[in-house]
Order: sequence, then C-alpha cells, then structure tokens
Amino acid sequence: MGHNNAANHADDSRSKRQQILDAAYEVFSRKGYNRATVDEIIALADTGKGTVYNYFVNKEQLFYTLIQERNQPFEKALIKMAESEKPTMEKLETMVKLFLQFYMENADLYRVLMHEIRGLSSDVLSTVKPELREKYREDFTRSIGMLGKVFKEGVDRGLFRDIDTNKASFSLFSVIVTFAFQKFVDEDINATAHLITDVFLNGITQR
Amino acid sequence: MGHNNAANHADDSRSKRQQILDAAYEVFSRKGYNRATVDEIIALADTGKGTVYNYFVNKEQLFYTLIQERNQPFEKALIKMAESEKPTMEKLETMVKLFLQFYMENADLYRVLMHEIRGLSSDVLSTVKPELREKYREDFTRSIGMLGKVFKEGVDRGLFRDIDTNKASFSLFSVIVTFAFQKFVDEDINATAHLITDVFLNGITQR
Amino acid sequence: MGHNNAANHADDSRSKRQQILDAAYEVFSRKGYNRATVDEIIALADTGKGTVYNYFVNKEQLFYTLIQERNQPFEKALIKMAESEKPTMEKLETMVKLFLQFYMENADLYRVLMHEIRGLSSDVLSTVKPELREKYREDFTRSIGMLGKVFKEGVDRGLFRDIDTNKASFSLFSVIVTFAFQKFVDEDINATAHLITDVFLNGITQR
Amino acid sequence: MGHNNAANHADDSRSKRQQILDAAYEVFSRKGYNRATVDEIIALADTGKGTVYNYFVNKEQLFYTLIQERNQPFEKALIKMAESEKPTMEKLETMVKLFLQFYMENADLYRVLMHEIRGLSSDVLSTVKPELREKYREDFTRSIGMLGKVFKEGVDRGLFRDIDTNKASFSLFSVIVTFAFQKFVDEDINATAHLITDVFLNGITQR
DNA sequence: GATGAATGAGAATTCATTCAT
DNA sequence: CATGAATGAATTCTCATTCAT
Repeated sequence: MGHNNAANHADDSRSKRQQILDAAYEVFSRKGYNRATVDEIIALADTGKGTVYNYFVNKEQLFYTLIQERNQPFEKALIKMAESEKPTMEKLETMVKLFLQFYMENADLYRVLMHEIRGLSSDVLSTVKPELREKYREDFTRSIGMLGKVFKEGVDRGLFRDIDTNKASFSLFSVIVTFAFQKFVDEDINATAHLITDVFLNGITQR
Repeated sequence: MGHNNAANHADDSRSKRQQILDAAYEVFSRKGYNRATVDEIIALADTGKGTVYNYFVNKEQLFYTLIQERNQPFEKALIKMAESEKPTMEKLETMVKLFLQFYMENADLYRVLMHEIRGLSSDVLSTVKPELREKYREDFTRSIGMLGKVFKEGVDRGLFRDIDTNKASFSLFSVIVTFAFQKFVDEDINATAHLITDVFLNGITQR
Repeated sequence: MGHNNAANHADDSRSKRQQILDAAYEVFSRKGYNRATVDEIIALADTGKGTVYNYFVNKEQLFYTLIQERNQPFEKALIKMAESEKPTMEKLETMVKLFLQFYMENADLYRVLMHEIRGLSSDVLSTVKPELREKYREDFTRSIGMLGKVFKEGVDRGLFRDIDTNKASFSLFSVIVTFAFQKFVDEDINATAHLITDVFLNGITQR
Repeated sequence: MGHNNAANHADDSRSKRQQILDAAYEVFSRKGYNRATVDEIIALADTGKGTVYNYFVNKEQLFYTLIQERNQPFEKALIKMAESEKPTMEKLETMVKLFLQFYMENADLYRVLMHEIRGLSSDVLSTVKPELREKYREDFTRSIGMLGKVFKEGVDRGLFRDIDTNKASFSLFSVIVTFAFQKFVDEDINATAHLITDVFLNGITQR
C-alpha cells in the first residue's frame, strides 16, 4: 500500500475519497452543517479543494453520502433482527441496544442531521433540497418502522396492549436517542437497553 | 394608537417591536436560525433594517428575546402546577398537557432552538455564543426539572418505582416533544396527555 | 435662560447649542471624526438627536463650528502679537508660546482636524466637502502666516539669514506641534517656548 | 510569465497580490483608511472581492502589509547609514535625505498612517487594533531613534550642544515630514537636505 | 485525477439623517 | 423648539463553487 507518492506526507493509504469522508465526518460532527466549511474539511483531509468536487457534486451531497455510508450497515442489522425468529421481547431489547449503540457512536453527526431534516417543516429551503431531505427522512422512517413492526407483532400476539404502533415506535425511538445524546448510557449498554425496554413495557408505577 | 397614519399600508396597530418579533418568529421557524436572514424578517415586518437594530442588539439577541417571551408564561404555569397541592398523578398528567400545548404551539421555533442549543456538544461555536446557549439550556433544564420534582415526589410517596428521576424526566420530555413535533396529537389534547401519562406509568404490556 | 424646564435633570444653564458643542468636543477629541457618532454626542449632551439637526445642518458642520469657535480667540491673540511693536525676537518667542498653549489645550481635537484637512490631497472626498476643507486650511495658513510675517520682519531688519520665510514658518510650526502632541512640554511652558526658539535661532551646533 | 491568458484585459503580469497592493496603495492614499472601501480597491485591482481576503485576512492587515513593504527597505538603509563609520555631520545630512526621499515618495500613504497611529491618543479605538497600532508606532520610533543615535554621537563628540536627543530627533523628523508633505522640496533634493540640516545645526540667526 | 487561485452572491451590522408628533 | 423612532445606503467579510493548469 502507498508504494509510490512516497515523497511527502505520511502516505495515506485510504483513498482520497475516503480521506474526505473521514474529514467531513469529523468536521460536520463538530461544527454542524452550516458552520462546517469545505476549507476546514480539506485541511483535515490533506487534499485540494477541487478534489472534493471531483468526488461529490457539492457540500450537500457530501453530507448525504456520509450519512448513507453510516446508516446502511446499521439499518441492515436492524432489519435482520426485526425479521428474525427470536421472541418478540428479546427482539425488542436487542433492537433497543442496536439503536443505542448506533446513536451513541454517531451522536454528533446525527444531532446535526436531525436538525437539518426533521427541523425544517417544508417550503423555502435553499440549502438542503427537498429531494434529499425526503431521502433522509425515509432513512429514519424505515429504522423506526422496524420498531413498529415488532410492536405490531407483539400486539398481534397479545403481548402488548392495543396501542398505536406508530406512536409507540416514535416514542421509544425518542427515548433511546435522548439516552444516547444525553450520555445517560453508562458502562453497561446491555443494562441500559434493558432499563429502557423494561420501563417501556412495564411503566414506572410501583406495584 | 396608530389612529392617523391612515394613508398607506393597512395601519398595523402592533408596535414596530412586536411586528418584528412576529416576523422573526415566522422566519426563524421556517428557516432555522442560520438560514433566516434579517432581510427576510424586515420584509415580512414591513420595516426598515435599522429598526431591527434599534430594538435588538443583533440577530442573536432577537432570537433570544423571541424564545424568552414565549417561554416565561409557560414556565410559570409549569412551576405553579409542580408546586401545587394536587395529587401527584394529577399533577403529572396536567404538566404533560402543559408541555404538549406549549410545544405544539411553538413547534417550529423550538425545533430550531433545540438544535441550536442542545445540538452541538461544546466546542467551537461561533454563531450562538456560549453565554446565551447556557441560558437557553437552563430554560430547558428548569422545565424538565419540574417533571423531575414530581417524579421525586412520586418515588418518595411510594407511588413510583425507585427510578432515576433525571433520566425519567428527560425521557418523558422527549416523548412529549415527539408527539408535539410529529403532530401525533389529535383533536383531544386531554386524551393525548392521558395516553402518554398512562403508558409512561403502566407500560404497554398487556396484563 | 432655562428658568423653567425645571422638572427633571439638573437644569443645565448652558444653551442646548452649547451643550451639544461641548459634548461634540469631547467625543470628536476622543474618537476622531469618523468614529465619533451622533448618538454618543447626544448621550453626553443629554439631548435629543433631532436637536442636533436643529442647530447644525449635519455632523460635518458641527465639527466645523467647533473648530471655528476654538480657533478664533487664538488667532486674534496671534495677530495682535504679530502686529505689535515688540522687538522681533520677543514677538517670536511669545508667539511660539501662544501656539504651544493652544495646541496643548486642543491637542486631541486638532490631531483629528489635521488629519481630516491636511491629510487628503484633493479629489474624491465624500465626507468633508472641498469648500469646508479649504476653510480649515485657511485657518492654518493664516496662523502660520503670522509666523511668516515675523520672520520677514526679522529678515528685513537683518536679524535673520535670508531664508525662505514660508518654509521657515511651516518648519517652526511643525516643531511646535510636535512638542505639543508628543507632550514634550513640561511644567514650565515658558522654558519650552524659549528652548524651541533658541534652537530655531541658533541651531544645535556647539560653538 | 503570464504568457497565455492573452484574451481579455491587458495581461497584467503583476501577481494578483501585487495588483491588490498597488490598488490599495492608491485608494488608501486618496481616501484615508476609513473612507477607503474594499469595493473600490477591487475595482481598481480588477479582481474579485474574495481574492482580497485570500491574500489578506482583512482590510486592516492589508493596510499593515502595505506599510511594512514600504517601510522595511527604508529602515534598513537608515540603520546602515546610522551605524556606518562616516563623519557625524555627513551621516546626519544623508539620513535627512533618506527621510526626505521616503516621505516624498510615500507622502499620501504616510499622511494617512500618521493619523491612524500617532493620531489618537489612547482609549477606545475600534478600527485599528491596539496591537497593530503599537507595531506601526514602533516603526516610527525606530526610524526616529536612528536620528537620535546620531545626535547622541554628536553630543558625545562635542559637536553638538547638550540637547535632549529625543526632542531633537522628533523635531528634525517633523521638519523633514513637513517639507515632504508640503512639497517644499524642489528639483534638487540634495540641496533641500542640506538646507534643513544647515538650519538645524546653525539656526536662522544672521551672524 | 488533483489542485488551489479566483470569484461574487449574500449576510450582518452601523449610523447619519429625516420627520411626524 | 425638542424629540427619538424609523430608515436604508453603505460597508466588511464569508464561503461554496468553478476552472485553467
């Protein structure tokens, strides 16, 4: 690897494209979408400004790519679990754990994304174009939908009350994200996943 | 008031200051803090650019004022209920309702605020200065803290399990906000408040 | 004068006009012409913004008036001495003293003026209009001309070498101003005036 | 260099940076620091606004660079002469000539600078930041100090009276600058340098 | 492919001046 | 006369994007 532009810089064996993505992740996470500048990204990626535009049509699409590459493996794991043959309760707790892990790992980036996306209701939007926004939103919807699927299964099997599974899944999702973003998760992520699931299933009332 | 510059413009009897605040609310809600421009605000407020700077020291402080004027009555109502002599359960449900109402009414603006504030973890933040951010955060913390107070009361009285009241209040808060932002609240806000409270207390398990 | 707006503020017996001039002196001296703002002047003058424009057509003319009112008594004294029957040498030294006093007293304001005036060579000048600039310049020229008159007298009487009296007077003037602005003048202004005059007359060569 | 974008504009072989500096010199000289606008500079430099900010961090630093690039060769020449082994009298006259040349060449720019710097005494100064002001002032102080060095040498060698060398150098400096700015220097700069030196050494008294 | 100099649309902010009360 | 709210022209600076090498 790196056997020839040997001259300067520690030859970075990641492809230029990956260097840029890594740097972009860093900068977007720290600064948010607007405050992140292409200048800062290329400085960190140790590349030229034009190079960014060779690989990505613009800043917006760079951000989009970043999200997609993070989201896909997560989503795949989620689907796999949701569609497995495990008991409903176990599925749920495992999925809570997957969510927790993912949002803790990507806390800063997703904080940013969630603003750009869920933030703005609809109309006049110069920066993030509607098409993209819709795609982002679909990512969320699909992930949260996996929770919904499990809730439906539980209701069908008579395990859960006859709740609105959509509301339930958004609620559970919001709680998980809150734990991730507020750093409520301590050493033991399993315990935390269990806690959340338990309260969601049984409530906080003393019996 | 305004009884004679009848000539042009529908005589706007709101004070200039209020016109600006109203316009700012509109624009910040639609665009978010960064994408909102003073130019757009004055266009909507039908006023001159300088006028904005007569009333507000800068864009940031305009935003801040907006938030404060919305938040204060809400916070007052919240505290009153939290400190009342009502039964714990009733307090909780009423507070959930207050939260729901407030965040539904101010959904767009608070979506924006929540990013600007809770959004970016810590470091380099040019736009919203640390001092202000801290104040915003305190608003949230105080409000959520009122929920915590009631949870503590419930735990002390043996009504609730021995939960972490801080985690519990952030969780309940996130669920409420989710309902408000996702427009999960239908005609009957009381019913929705009851639903949320009920699930939070009793969980979704079928018994 | 002012015997009845007795209500608020310690009734300032100076006329509004004078209050404004005094405040303007203060602010122009501290900030320079450009950085001085009408807002700061009225704050200090404890008056309304419109009032300034009742008495002075604009900021520029306010500055001009200020200069004139300071300059006139000085110029009068200067002329009187230049045209007196005192011995040439004595005249010269006394005039140096008058200059020193005047420029020490008005150091800050005249620093500002000297930039606005002598500063800009000629053409495009939005702020200080050519007519005014010319007037300011004439003030200087007349004052310095008084020195020239005395030099001419000295040359005519065979006291001085056959120097260019114009160059000589500008030079002496510049030295005086340097002493005033650099605060080279200590307790005894007479001694300083004597020193300057002495060196100008006799040079620094050891004999 | 510049051998092929032959198409439009007279191919300006100066670098963009230099074009901007040249234009800035022109505009600052004509308008002074405050009244000079970046817009006018770029119009003259035939460049884009952003380009200015690629090369110079802001307007202030552009001005600073301008000064430094002019001042350095001058200062070097001055030091060289002051530290040479030439006779004191010859040193002095040569240095007067160097000053004259420099201030004649850069009359407009230095008129501007001298106000921005020596101008305002101390306090509230928004435009030119204290750090920079101090640097500018040091430039002057060092240059004038070179005159002081020679005066001291003269005093030590018994050539000059026991004068305050600091006052003397500021005085001589002010006279030189006056000649330069007032365009008192005719064809023969050597003659003018001699005249100034002569009067400074021997005074104007007829013997 | 990689580069980075050049660009200019866009944004926040300032402040002298006006004018209705 | 005195006032000060309202105004907008003017100014500095930012940063995504382009394009010639």
